Amino acid sequence: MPELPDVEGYRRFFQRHGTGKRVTGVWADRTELRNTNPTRLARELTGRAFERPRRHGKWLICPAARGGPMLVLHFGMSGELEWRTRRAGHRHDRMILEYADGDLHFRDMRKLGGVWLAEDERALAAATGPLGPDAAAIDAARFEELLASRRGGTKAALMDQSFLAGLGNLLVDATLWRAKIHPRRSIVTLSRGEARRLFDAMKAVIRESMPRGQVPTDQAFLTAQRSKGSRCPRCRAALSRETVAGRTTWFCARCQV
DNA sequence: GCTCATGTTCCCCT
DNA sequence: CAGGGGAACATGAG
Repeated sequence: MPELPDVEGYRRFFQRHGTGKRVTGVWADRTELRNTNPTRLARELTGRAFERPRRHGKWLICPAARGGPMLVLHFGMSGELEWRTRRAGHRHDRMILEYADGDLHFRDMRKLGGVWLAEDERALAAATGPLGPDAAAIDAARFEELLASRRGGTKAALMDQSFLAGLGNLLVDATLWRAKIHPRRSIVTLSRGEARRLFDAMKAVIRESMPRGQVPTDQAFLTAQRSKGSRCPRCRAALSRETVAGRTTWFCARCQV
Protein backbone atom coordinates (compact mmCIF):
# COMPACT_ATOMS: atom_id res chain seq x y z
CA MET A 1 0.00 0.00 0.00
CA PRO A 2 2.87 2.25 -0.62
CA GLU A 3 2.57 5.96 -1.08
CA LEU A 4 4.68 8.49 0.76
CA PRO A 5 3.23 7.88 4.26
CA ASP A 6 3.48 4.13 3.87
CA VAL A 7 7.11 4.34 2.80
CA GLU A 8 7.75 6.67 5.73
CA GLY A 9 6.29 3.95 7.94
CA TYR A 10 8.66 1.42 6.37
CA ARG A 11 11.53 3.83 6.93
CA ARG A 12 10.77 3.92 10.63
CA PHE A 13 10.35 0.15 10.58
CA PHE A 14 13.70 -0.35 8.91
CA GLN A 15 15.29 2.08 11.36
CA ARG A 16 13.91 0.08 14.26
CA HIS A 17 14.61 -3.44 13.07
CA GLY A 18 17.33 -3.25 10.46
CA THR A 19 19.97 -0.76 11.64
CA GLY A 20 22.82 -0.63 14.13
CA LYS A 21 23.68 -4.31 13.99
CA ARG A 22 25.53 -6.59 11.68
CA VAL A 23 23.84 -8.34 8.76
CA THR A 24 24.67 -12.03 9.04
CA GLY A 25 23.30 -13.11 5.68
CA VAL A 26 21.13 -12.11 2.73
CA TRP A 27 18.69 -14.10 0.64
CA ALA A 28 17.10 -12.62 -2.46
CA ASP A 29 14.85 -13.57 -5.35
CA ARG A 30 16.67 -12.72 -8.57
CA THR A 31 13.58 -11.29 -10.26
CA GLU A 32 13.24 -8.48 -7.71
CA LEU A 33 16.87 -7.34 -8.04
CA ARG A 34 17.09 -4.60 -10.64
CA ASN A 35 20.77 -3.81 -10.91
CA THR A 36 22.43 -6.63 -9.01
CA ASN A 37 22.11 -10.35 -8.33
CA PRO A 38 21.67 -12.47 -5.20
CA THR A 39 25.36 -13.40 -4.94
CA ARG A 40 26.61 -9.85 -5.28
CA LEU A 41 23.93 -8.48 -2.94
CA ALA A 42 24.93 -10.95 -0.23
CA ARG A 43 28.62 -10.23 -0.73
CA GLU A 44 28.11 -6.46 -0.51
CA LEU A 45 25.90 -6.48 2.57
CA THR A 46 26.91 -9.43 4.75
CA GLY A 47 28.96 -8.29 7.73
CA ARG A 48 27.88 -4.67 7.36
CA ALA A 49 25.51 -2.60 9.49
CA PHE A 50 22.92 -0.17 8.16
CA GLU A 51 22.75 3.45 9.27
CA ARG A 52 19.67 5.65 9.52
CA PRO A 53 17.57 5.15 6.38
CA ARG A 54 16.16 8.09 4.47
CA ARG A 55 13.19 8.52 2.16
CA HIS A 56 12.64 10.54 -0.98
CA GLY A 57 9.13 10.30 -2.37
CA LYS A 58 8.28 6.61 -2.49
CA TRP A 59 11.93 5.52 -2.39
CA LEU A 60 13.58 4.09 0.71
CA ILE A 61 17.35 4.50 0.83
CA CYS A 62 19.30 2.46 3.36
CA PRO A 63 23.02 3.24 3.55
CA ALA A 64 25.42 0.66 4.94
CA ALA A 65 27.98 2.07 7.37
CA ARG A 66 31.71 2.51 6.77
CA GLY A 67 31.55 3.26 3.09
CA GLY A 68 29.24 0.39 2.26
CA PRO A 69 26.68 0.68 -0.53
CA MET A 70 23.12 1.95 -0.28
CA LEU A 71 20.32 -0.59 -0.40
CA VAL A 72 17.53 1.06 -2.37
CA LEU A 73 13.94 -0.18 -2.09
CA HIS A 74 10.83 0.62 -4.06
CA PHE A 75 7.58 -1.00 -2.91
CA GLY A 76 5.56 -0.85 -6.12
CA MET A 77 1.88 -1.54 -5.43
CA SER A 78 2.21 -4.42 -2.99
CA GLY A 79 5.61 -4.19 -1.29
CA GLU A 80 5.91 -4.43 2.50
CA LEU A 81 8.42 -5.08 5.26
CA GLU A 82 8.06 -7.60 8.00
CA TRP A 83 10.19 -8.57 10.98
CA ARG A 84 10.36 -12.22 11.98
CA THR A 85 12.23 -13.71 14.89
CA ARG A 86 11.69 -17.26 13.73
CA ARG A 87 12.96 -18.59 10.44
CA ALA A 88 9.89 -18.97 8.29
CA GLY A 89 9.45 -18.05 4.69
CA HIS A 90 6.49 -16.53 2.93
CA ARG A 91 5.66 -17.15 -0.70
CA HIS A 92 5.92 -13.46 -1.53
CA ASP A 93 9.28 -12.86 0.14
CA ARG A 94 11.66 -11.27 -2.36
CA MET A 95 14.57 -10.42 -0.08
CA ILE A 96 15.52 -11.32 3.48
CA LEU A 97 18.14 -9.53 5.56
CA GLU A 98 19.29 -11.88 8.31
CA TYR A 99 20.48 -10.72 11.72
CA ALA A 100 21.42 -12.49 14.93
CA ASP A 101 18.07 -11.57 16.50
CA GLY A 102 15.73 -12.12 13.52
CA ASP A 103 15.06 -11.51 9.86
CA LEU A 104 13.82 -8.48 7.98
CA HIS A 105 11.60 -9.62 5.09
CA PHE A 106 10.83 -7.56 2.00
CA ARG A 107 7.68 -8.92 0.42
CA ASP A 108 6.17 -7.94 -2.88
CA MET A 109 3.29 -10.03 -4.14
CA ARG A 110 2.89 -8.33 -7.51
CA LYS A 111 6.62 -7.85 -8.14
CA LEU A 112 6.15 -4.27 -9.27
CA GLY A 113 8.65 -3.03 -6.73
CA GLY A 114 12.37 -3.64 -6.72
CA VAL A 115 15.72 -3.69 -4.98
CA TRP A 116 18.80 -1.80 -6.14
CA LEU A 117 22.34 -1.41 -4.88
CA ALA A 118 23.95 2.02 -5.26
CA GLU A 119 27.55 2.82 -4.39
CA ASP A 120 27.13 6.61 -4.56
CA GLU A 121 24.63 9.42 -5.18
CA ARG A 122 25.10 9.16 -8.92
CA ALA A 123 24.20 5.47 -8.92
CA LEU A 124 21.25 6.26 -6.66
CA ALA A 125 19.95 8.82 -9.16
CA ALA A 126 20.36 6.27 -11.94
CA ALA A 127 18.22 3.83 -9.96
CA THR A 128 15.42 6.20 -9.03
CA GLY A 129 15.31 8.20 -12.23
CA PRO A 130 14.54 11.92 -12.08
CA LEU A 131 12.63 12.87 -8.93
CA GLY A 132 11.01 16.16 -8.04
CA PRO A 133 11.19 17.58 -4.53
CA ASP A 134 9.71 15.43 -1.78
CA ALA A 135 6.06 16.30 -1.18
CA ALA A 136 6.48 16.16 2.60
CA ALA A 137 9.48 18.48 2.59
CA ILE A 138 8.60 21.11 -0.01
CA ASP A 139 7.61 24.59 1.21
CA ALA A 140 4.89 26.88 -0.14
CA ALA A 141 7.17 29.14 -2.15
CA ARG A 142 8.89 26.28 -3.90
CA PHE A 143 5.54 24.58 -4.56
CA GLU A 144 4.23 27.73 -6.18
CA GLU A 145 7.33 27.96 -8.37
CA LEU A 146 6.87 24.36 -9.34
CA LEU A 147 3.26 24.88 -10.40
CA ALA A 148 4.27 27.91 -12.44
CA SER A 149 6.63 25.70 -14.43
CA ARG A 150 3.97 23.24 -15.51
CA ARG A 151 1.03 23.04 -17.90
CA GLY A 152 -1.59 20.31 -18.28
CA GLY A 153 -3.95 18.80 -15.73
CA THR A 154 -3.51 19.16 -11.99
CA LYS A 155 -3.87 15.48 -11.13
CA ALA A 156 -1.41 14.41 -13.84
CA ALA A 157 1.17 16.83 -12.46
CA LEU A 158 0.77 15.77 -8.82
CA MET A 159 1.09 12.12 -9.87
CA ASP A 160 4.29 12.74 -11.83
CA GLN A 161 7.21 11.67 -9.61
CA SER A 162 9.71 13.68 -11.63
CA PHE A 163 7.61 16.77 -10.88
CA LEU A 164 6.82 16.15 -7.21
CA ALA A 165 7.87 12.96 -5.42
CA GLY A 166 5.71 10.96 -3.05
CA LEU A 167 2.04 11.38 -3.90
CA GLY A 168 0.14 8.42 -5.37
CA ASN A 169 -3.38 7.91 -6.63
CA LEU A 170 -5.09 7.95 -3.22
CA LEU A 171 -3.22 10.92 -1.79
CA VAL A 172 -3.74 12.96 -4.93
CA ASP A 173 -7.50 12.32 -4.91
CA ALA A 174 -7.64 13.18 -1.20
CA THR A 175 -5.64 16.36 -1.78
CA LEU A 176 -7.75 17.57 -4.70
CA TRP A 177 -10.97 16.84 -2.86
CA ARG A 178 -9.77 18.75 0.17
CA ALA A 179 -8.65 21.69 -1.96
CA LYS A 180 -11.95 21.59 -3.91
CA ILE A 181 -10.08 21.42 -7.21
CA HIS A 182 -11.21 19.25 -10.11
CA PRO A 183 -8.67 16.57 -11.08
CA ARG A 184 -8.69 17.70 -14.73
CA ARG A 185 -8.36 21.36 -13.86
CA SER A 186 -5.66 22.97 -15.98
CA ILE A 187 -2.78 24.13 -13.80
CA VAL A 188 -2.34 27.42 -15.60
CA THR A 189 -5.89 28.45 -14.67
CA LEU A 190 -5.30 28.05 -10.94
CA SER A 191 -5.46 31.35 -9.07
CA ARG A 192 -2.87 32.25 -6.48
CA GLY A 193 -5.40 31.41 -3.78
CA GLU A 194 -6.23 28.05 -5.32
CA ALA A 195 -2.56 27.15 -5.61
CA ARG A 196 -2.16 27.95 -1.94
CA ARG A 197 -5.26 25.90 -1.09
CA LEU A 198 -3.79 23.00 -3.02
CA PHE A 199 -0.55 23.27 -1.08
CA ASP A 200 -2.34 23.49 2.27
CA ALA A 201 -4.57 20.53 1.41
CA MET A 202 -1.58 18.42 0.37
CA LYS A 203 0.26 19.25 3.57
CA ALA A 204 -2.78 18.50 5.71
CA VAL A 205 -3.29 15.13 4.02
CA ILE A 206 0.38 14.24 4.46
CA ARG A 207 0.42 15.44 8.07
CA GLU A 208 -2.54 13.22 8.92
CA SER A 209 -1.13 10.25 7.07
CA MET A 210 2.47 10.32 8.28
CA PRO A 211 2.04 9.25 11.92
CA ARG A 212 -0.15 6.34 10.90
CA GLY A 213 2.24 5.19 8.21
CA GLN A 214 -0.64 4.86 5.78
CA VAL A 215 -3.23 6.82 3.87
CA PRO A 216 -6.14 7.34 6.28
CA THR A 217 -9.34 5.41 5.64
CA ASP A 218 -11.63 7.44 7.90
CA GLN A 219 -15.16 8.08 6.74
CA ALA A 220 -14.47 11.81 6.58
CA PHE A 221 -11.61 11.10 4.21
CA LEU A 222 -12.04 10.47 0.52
CA THR A 223 -10.02 7.25 0.70
CA ALA A 224 -12.94 5.44 2.27
CA GLN A 225 -15.28 6.43 -0.55
CA ARG A 226 -13.83 4.53 -3.49
CA SER A 227 -16.79 2.37 -4.30
CA LYS A 228 -20.04 2.49 -6.21
CA GLY A 229 -22.73 4.63 -4.63
CA SER A 230 -20.39 6.55 -2.35
CA ARG A 231 -21.08 10.15 -1.49
CA CYS A 232 -19.07 13.27 -0.85
CA PRO A 233 -18.33 13.45 2.93
CA ARG A 234 -18.72 17.23 2.66
CA CYS A 235 -21.84 17.89 0.58
CA ARG A 236 -23.31 14.37 0.25
CA ALA A 237 -23.50 14.57 -3.56
CA ALA A 238 -22.85 11.29 -5.38
CA LEU A 239 -19.15 10.99 -6.17
CA SER A 240 -17.92 10.72 -9.76
CA ARG A 241 -15.59 8.01 -10.95
CA GLU A 242 -13.52 8.72 -14.05
CA THR A 243 -10.13 7.82 -15.45
CA VAL A 244 -7.79 10.77 -15.12
CA ALA A 245 -4.06 10.64 -15.82
CA GLY A 246 -4.51 6.95 -16.50
CA ARG A 247 -5.86 6.14 -13.05
CA THR A 248 -9.27 5.56 -11.50
CA THR A 249 -10.23 8.89 -9.97
CA TRP A 250 -12.96 9.63 -7.43
CA PHE A 251 -14.06 13.19 -6.97
CA CYS A 252 -17.04 15.38 -6.15
CA ALA A 253 -18.29 17.11 -9.27
CA ARG A 254 -20.22 19.56 -7.08
CA CYS A 255 -17.45 20.63 -4.69
CA GLN A 256 -14.44 20.32 -6.98
CA VAL A 257 -14.19 22.98 -9.67
C1' DG B 1 -15.08 -16.13 -16.29
C1' DC B 2 -14.60 -10.96 -15.61
C1' DT B 3 -12.88 -6.49 -13.58
C1' DC B 4 -10.04 -3.99 -10.77
C1' DA B 5 -5.92 -2.88 -7.78
C1' DT B 6 -2.16 2.60 -3.25
C1' DG B 7 3.22 2.07 -9.35
C1' DT B 8 6.42 2.63 -13.11
C1' DT B 9 7.96 2.31 -17.84
C1' DC B 10 7.74 2.30 -22.65
C1' DC B 11 5.68 3.34 -26.99
C1' DC B 12 2.77 6.25 -29.63
C1' DC B 13 0.04 10.43 -30.56
C1' DT B 14 -0.97 15.44 -30.53
C1' DC C 1 10.23 19.00 -26.00
C1' DA C 2 5.88 18.61 -23.06
C1' DG C 3 1.97 16.22 -21.86
C1' DG C 4 -1.42 12.49 -22.16
C1' DG C 5 -3.40 7.80 -23.33
C1' DG C 6 -2.85 2.94 -23.24
C1' DA C 7 -0.56 -1.42 -22.69
C1' DA C 8 2.48 -4.20 -20.10
C1' DC C 9 4.44 -6.06 -15.96
C1' DA C 10 2.65 -10.22 -11.90
C1' DT C 11 -0.61 -11.82 -8.74
C1' DG C 12 -4.29 -11.69 -6.36
C1' DA C 13 -9.38 -10.31 -4.50
C1' DG C 14 -14.16 -9.86 -5.24
